[in-house]
Amino acid sequence: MNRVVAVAMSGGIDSLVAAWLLKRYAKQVIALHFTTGFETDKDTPDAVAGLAFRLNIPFHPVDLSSAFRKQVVDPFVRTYLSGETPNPCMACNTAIKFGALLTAARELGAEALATGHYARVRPDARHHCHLHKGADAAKDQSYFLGFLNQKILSAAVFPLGDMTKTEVRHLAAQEGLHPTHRQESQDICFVRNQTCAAFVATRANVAHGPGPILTLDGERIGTHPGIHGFTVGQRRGLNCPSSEPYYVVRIHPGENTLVVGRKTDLYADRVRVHRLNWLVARPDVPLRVTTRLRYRHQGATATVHLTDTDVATVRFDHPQKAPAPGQGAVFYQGDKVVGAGVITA
RNA sequence: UGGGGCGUCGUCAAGCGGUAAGACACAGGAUUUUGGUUCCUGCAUUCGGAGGUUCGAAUCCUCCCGCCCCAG
Repeated sequence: MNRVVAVAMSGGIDSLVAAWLLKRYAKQVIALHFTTGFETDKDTPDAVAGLAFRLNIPFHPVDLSSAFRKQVVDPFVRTYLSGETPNPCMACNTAIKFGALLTAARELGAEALATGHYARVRPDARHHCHLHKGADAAKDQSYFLGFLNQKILSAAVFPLGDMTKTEVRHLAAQEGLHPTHRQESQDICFVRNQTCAAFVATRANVAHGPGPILTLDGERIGTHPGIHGFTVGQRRGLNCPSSEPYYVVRIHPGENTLVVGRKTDLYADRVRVHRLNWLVARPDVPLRVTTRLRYRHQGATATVHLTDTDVATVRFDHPQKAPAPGQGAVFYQGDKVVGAGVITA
């Protein structure tokens, strides 16, 4: 690879190993570390700078707090308040990492941006770039990249795509690569030590208070503390004792109401999606795909029927449990990501 | 206060003289580069209260308290 490549370094083991690997085949490597304004550990930039120094690559901190707040955090709060369930990691990948950060990388002279994602980019005969699952099935993160496009992918590099997590750990140990002691994985990075609901509540302009919990028959069986603390398919927190557990089936923000049902009420044979994104040519006929409805969903065979420019109905071969509005539905054909949309109902 | 019934964990509920099941809820943990799901663990030294019978009572007896139903 004869390109100048910037690498997004968080301080974690994955991006550290990615940077190390990149040094072996890129023309030149530049380390970038972006901050969101929600960091717990304010020393991280310096620590990451230290890692870059040891790798002997130039380091640039990038403050993306404004963009992060506007494009990730605020939409996250808004989505919860509207009764849907956001996926901030997907928003971050498109708007921040392969958005603002990629722009910053280019301004520094880089032609591509590398990250520690477990995913692969492969060009076809016409040099169009395609997104594929990472080699490590247990770690594959292509789902989170479903809203990227071919143009962006042509500037994306995933050095860990062919590796397993175990291999990454071994390599790090072997080469003496020590990440800044941060935990392997947290929950949502900006929520930190509070619950999601608490985070949303403190950042919400309009407070959502308690409201009724109704069964599918319309019977009121309880009171919820605020719809932003719930998502379709959720069981915990309802506080409605019964012979068997209740799950959230629907959320009505207008009425500030939660509708609950039994586990069997969670299954849907189709789902509607909007904000469609295609990583291949937009199909003009119903498309057979395997759809992931959430990260770590094994995928369900389905047919995508386009109903409008960026709207479609996804019909599953077999009913799927608890598709949640706001979550991404990512379409695969084999290992290749062909498209994605946001679940609406 | 005539007659009948019932009071066991936050909720529902087993138990019927042999030393308190279970489900739901809740809490904590595990898993997880989103939320949710899932999994694991914990959760009544005590059975409305007070006495009594018994080697032994939530289980039998007495009284009291509370609730429900039928009569009035």
